[in-house]
Amino acid sequence: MASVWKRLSCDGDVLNLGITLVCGQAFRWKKLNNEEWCGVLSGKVWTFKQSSDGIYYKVNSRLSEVESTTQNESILNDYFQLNIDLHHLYDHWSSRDDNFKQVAATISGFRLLRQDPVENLFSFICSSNNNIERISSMVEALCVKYGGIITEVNGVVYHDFPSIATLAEPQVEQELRELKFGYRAKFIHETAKILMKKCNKDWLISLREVPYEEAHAALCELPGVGAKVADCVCLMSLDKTDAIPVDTHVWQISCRDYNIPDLKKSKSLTNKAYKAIGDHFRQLFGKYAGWANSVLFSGDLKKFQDSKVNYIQVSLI
DNA sequence: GGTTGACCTGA
DNA sequence: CAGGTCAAC
Repeated sequence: MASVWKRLSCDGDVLNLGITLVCGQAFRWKKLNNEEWCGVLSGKVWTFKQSSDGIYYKVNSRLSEVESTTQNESILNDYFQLNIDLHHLYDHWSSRDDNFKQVAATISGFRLLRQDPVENLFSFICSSNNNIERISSMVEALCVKYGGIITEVNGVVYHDFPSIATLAEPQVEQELRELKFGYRAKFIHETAKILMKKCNKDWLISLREVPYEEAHAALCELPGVGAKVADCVCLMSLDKTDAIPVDTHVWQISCRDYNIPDLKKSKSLTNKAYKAIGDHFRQLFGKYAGWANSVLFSGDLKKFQDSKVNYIQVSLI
C-alpha cells in the first residue's frame, strides 16, 4: 500500500523513540538513519520519525488490507501506552530517589512498550547468557524462517513473528540448532509445545488478568524461563508494571549504589537476593516500580553509551 | 537453601 | 564474557 506520513501529537519528553525502541526491551526495531526507525507491529510495517512537533509514522500493510487512521492510532496508543502520564511518574520517582533524579535528567521520554506476549516471551528465552546484538539477529532469524510475509518496503521484506503452532512443529528444534540457537533451540520448541496444550496464546494473554506473583510463577514453569525472563514478560507484555527483572547488571549496580538489607552478604545472585532487590525497588518506587527501574538501568546499557557520548559532544559544540 | 558448573555461540 | 537457566551437590 502506498503510505504517507501521519502525525501523532506528543512531545519528545512524553515519548522518546530513540531510547524507547533501542533500549533492549524489543529487538526488531531498526534504525534507518538519525531520525527514523522501522519495524513490525500488529501485522504491519511501521516507520517512525521523531520531530519537534510529535511523532510521525508511516504504515505499510498487506496488499489486501485497508488502512484506517483511527485504528492505526489506536494500535500506537496501546503499544506506547500513551494514556500513562510519564511526567507525573518521573516526578514521583524523582521525589523518592536522588539517584533516579540524576539519571532521569539524561533519559526523558522513556516508556515501556506494551508488547505481544508471544514475541516477548520467545525473544527473552533467546536472551539468556547472550548479548543484545545476537538476540536481535536470532529473533530476526525466527521471523524470516517461520513468520509470514507482510510486505516489502524499500526492497526489504518484512515478516510477522511466528505463531506458537509453527514453533511447536516437530522439526523446529533441530532446525534452530542448525541456525546456531544453541541450547535455546530446545527451550523454544518445548515451550511452544506446552503453550499449544494450554489453548495456544489465549493462556498467555489470560495472564494479564491475574496477579503478578501468579503470572510470574506460571511463566517460570516453562522451559528456558527463570525468574529474570519471567519478570521481563510480566513487565513488558502482561501489564505487571511493578515487575523488576534483575540481571547481572542490575544486581551489581544495586549492590554498589543502594543499601539493600542482606544483599551484600551473597556472593552471587541467589533467589533470595533476587527477591530482595525487587522488593526494595517496589517499596521505593511503588506501583510503576518496573518502569522506574527500567529508566534507571537502561541508561547504563552499553548500547546507550555511544548516544550519550554523542549528546555530550554535540552540546559542547 | 545456597553454591557450582555446564550449556551454544560469537565478539 | 554476554541482560540466564537448570541440575546436581
